[in-house]
Amino acid sequence: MKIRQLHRWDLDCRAAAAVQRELASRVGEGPPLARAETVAAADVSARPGRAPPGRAGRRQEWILAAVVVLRLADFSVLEVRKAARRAGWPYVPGFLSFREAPVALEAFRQLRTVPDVVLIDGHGRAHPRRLGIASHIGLALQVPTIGCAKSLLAGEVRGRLGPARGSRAPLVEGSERIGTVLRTRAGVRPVYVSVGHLIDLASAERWVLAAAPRFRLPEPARLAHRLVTQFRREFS
DNA sequence: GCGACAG
DNA sequence: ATCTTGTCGC
Repeated sequence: MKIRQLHRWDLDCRAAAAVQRELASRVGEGPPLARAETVAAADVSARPGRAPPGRAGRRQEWILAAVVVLRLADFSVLEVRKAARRAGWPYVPGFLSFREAPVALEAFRQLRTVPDVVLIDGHGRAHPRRLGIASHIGLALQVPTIGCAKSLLAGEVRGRLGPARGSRAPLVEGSERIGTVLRTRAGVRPVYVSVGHLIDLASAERWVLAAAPRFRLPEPARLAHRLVTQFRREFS
């Protein structure tokens, strides 16, 4: 699929934050996503890499990505793509996309199937500057994109979350609604859902729940995670 | 200054 | 996230 070149990626934190604020103003909530046949999910993993001879201290870290497209009706696999790149950024909270998005987008670029909706492991709007990796990737893909994170980065949960699968509570920052805390499975920690791009929050919640019928994390995300882990172990 | 901090 | 064995529990 086609990838929009939004900007250069080799920026310092200050410039990156400016880019995030600018891009956040371009994120669209979009209309309710009533129908979706296919979902894509991406996962990224890092491989430390061996120290090069004669150069103490400097090693080449690799960032690996796997993207999978599934049919929502039966979770059958339609396509799998992988990519690897040298790390350009360390992990810095609030700047995850500058580390992981370039590799993920390279894997998305290889897709021949354009998914109806994309699931990203991380936040979208629920970000200090309202541009988490899900929004960043969504802007580059121009496809409805959902952020589904395993822990909180910004904001706070308003009220209490019920114990049943499907229970939800607002994720807010001040008076601003930035996401939803969603329990996808009873007796298990919830996930944090937020708008990535071109989708509304209610639809995002709906599709995350639909994609996670049995386990805490959506099936596409689980599969992408296994694939990238296997890829990393094979990678030299 | 202190605490928090996606993956 | 990653380094890592077994173990408790459904």
